[in-house]
Amino acid sequence: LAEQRGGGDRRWEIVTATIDDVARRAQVSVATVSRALRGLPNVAPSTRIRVLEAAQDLRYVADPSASRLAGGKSRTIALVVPMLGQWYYAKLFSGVEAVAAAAGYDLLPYTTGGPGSVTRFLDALTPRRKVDGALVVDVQLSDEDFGRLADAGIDVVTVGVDRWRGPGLRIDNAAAARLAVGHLTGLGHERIALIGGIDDDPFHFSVPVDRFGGYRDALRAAGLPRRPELVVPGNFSLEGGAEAMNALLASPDPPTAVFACSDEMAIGAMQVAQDAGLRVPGQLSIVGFDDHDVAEYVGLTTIRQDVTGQGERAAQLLLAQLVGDERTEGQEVHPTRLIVRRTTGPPPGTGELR
Amino acid sequence: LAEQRGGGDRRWEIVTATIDDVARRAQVSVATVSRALRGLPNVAPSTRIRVLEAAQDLRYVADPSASRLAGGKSRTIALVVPMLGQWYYAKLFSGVEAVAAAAGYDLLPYTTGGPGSVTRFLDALTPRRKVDGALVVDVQLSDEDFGRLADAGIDVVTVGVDRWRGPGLRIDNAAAARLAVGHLTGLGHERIALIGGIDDDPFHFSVPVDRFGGYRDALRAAGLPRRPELVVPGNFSLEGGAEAMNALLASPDPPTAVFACSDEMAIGAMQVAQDAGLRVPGQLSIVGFDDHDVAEYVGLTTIRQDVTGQGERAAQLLLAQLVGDERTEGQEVHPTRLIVRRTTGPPPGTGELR
DNA sequence: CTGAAAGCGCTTACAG
DNA sequence: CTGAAAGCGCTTACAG
Repeated sequence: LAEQRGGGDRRWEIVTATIDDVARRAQVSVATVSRALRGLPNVAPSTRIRVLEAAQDLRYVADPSASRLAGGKSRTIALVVPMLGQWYYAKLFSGVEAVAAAAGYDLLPYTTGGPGSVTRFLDALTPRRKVDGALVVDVQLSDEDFGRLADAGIDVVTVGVDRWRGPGLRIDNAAAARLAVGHLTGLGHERIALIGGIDDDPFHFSVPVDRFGGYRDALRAAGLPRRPELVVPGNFSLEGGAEAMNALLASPDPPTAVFACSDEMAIGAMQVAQDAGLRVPGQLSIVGFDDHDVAEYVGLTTIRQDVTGQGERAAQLLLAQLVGDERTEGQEVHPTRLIVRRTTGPPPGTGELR
Repeated sequence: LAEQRGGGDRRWEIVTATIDDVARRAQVSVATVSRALRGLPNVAPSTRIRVLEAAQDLRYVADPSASRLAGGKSRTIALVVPMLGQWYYAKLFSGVEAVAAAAGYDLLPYTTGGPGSVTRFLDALTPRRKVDGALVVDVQLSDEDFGRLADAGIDVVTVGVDRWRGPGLRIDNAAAARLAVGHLTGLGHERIALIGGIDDDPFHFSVPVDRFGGYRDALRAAGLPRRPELVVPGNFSLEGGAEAMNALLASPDPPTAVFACSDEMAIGAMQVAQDAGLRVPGQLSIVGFDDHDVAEYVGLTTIRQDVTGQGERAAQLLLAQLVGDERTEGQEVHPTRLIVRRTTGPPPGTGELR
């Protein structure tokens, strides 16, 4: 059905049916074809059927560029993340992609990369309304940034963004951290380290800040003093976790337990501890965060969150606004819970008498 | 500089400069603006400078939909993968994204999901030439499929696709598997299991087939008999690896070594083995494949490949075709190498006398 | 319920 | 080296 035109010495090109072809075959105007195919009202049922059949016969697919240029809708959403390739973002991405694809929306990933490039992404997206909506993940936009998106008519849903009253979802990082550290204080630990944020964080993540808050609260609730030397950055990577653990072990009075703000950091830390001859959890307890796929297989006690599910839900929220024009204001708080495995136990010397 | 128009009771919309605005400001025609801005020849240097300045003053950005409709180029490439969210694809993705973004290209991810949806993706991409090029990863397209893409004028670069003579890259899976299994036979193992492919594989991955071939060759080279009961599927997941190991341990005569076709399967298998009370590598040796981020931290002996680097390179190959019109025919074979860590040793009873 | 026509913002022969 | 004009394939008031 795809005829070929040209036939000179150059590469042949497939000619796809245009809206004109469909109109001719269905014996109506292009305006009617456009209305019928997009399910708009004011089309006689019999006409609609004729158009639908003609379109199917010709395998007609509307040219997205032409639609966008004429109508302003691109059926594309942007996924704005600080980086790709990390476990968390990969999982979130796959959830978003599945929902977007099912709804017939294209997905445009944007990596903000560094601090300056938030502006770069806004410049790329805003002026031409390349996308109908944007899913902003862990990127702390200013009010002005959100304003630019709104002015451009781009709907926004956030994941993990504080100080934004618009639609979105996040977890209660402080509460989750309290849970993790409370588990350790409950076991009797008194010297509990935090492997957390990023020194000189270019992204202004709120995640490490909030988890630090929970850590601090849990110590206070247990009546424990806070020791600044036990709080070290870990960059949310395996390497960072390993380095952090090395630093902690080098201190004059090392911790008996560690709360790492991601499972990747926890695994890095655990490895270093074991290499140093420490038994886990006999001599050192470790709690992670995320419930990474491998957490179960290394027996890591951790805080579980459903990242893929969050991605799916966020995409649904955005699509609801785009398609149904439903405005869901406010932030959903998704659940987290403590999964106790084999890396936590009472501190050494407590008499492991059972 | 972005004026606002409208001002009724509805949402205000930002008005961005169009090519007409730039033309007026630079006192030339829109045709000249178009040529000057895209770096085409036949523009007087002084004119070009005037146009460039005018565009900058107005923060002009060409509307991609209009460009695409008029010119046929979309400055977008598709990344076609079987799935997202796995370590391998996430890493590859981040490599591709970095290069594409740097070149000013948008990236459109397509998940083929199941067998039928290869057609679905072609239907979505082909008729309207939504993308200029496609990076096809691990998806075994038929000659007809490749033909459709070529007819639509879409340049293709593959990663991990056999039986395709066009441009692309892959690793030598058979050789890598021989290396891994040869390491085990060299240590004296005679009962070596393979945790590999997928039963009833919907994607027709060539990866597991090729790695199985290498396994078989290595056994033969060592003069060892092949035992079908030691070859089990693992689905390339942690869970699959764990199940496979359970099955192997339940057999009457379990292996003394395992070659798993991915690190994720290897880690799942290792966990099951340790839970069953087996010492690794004392009683069971394990080799993985990929050099996953966590491999180093669980001490896994494995085959290393540079996945992010492959993604970057593949994107460069595709962009070279798109931008410079350089046709790189043929497949690059990227290197792999054996990384020996702490999960492999001589088989039990060999006298670990060193 | 339907159609003719204008217009979205570019690119590309074609003339000059 | 530059410009006037046609055209890419749609959507959307506006009439009827």
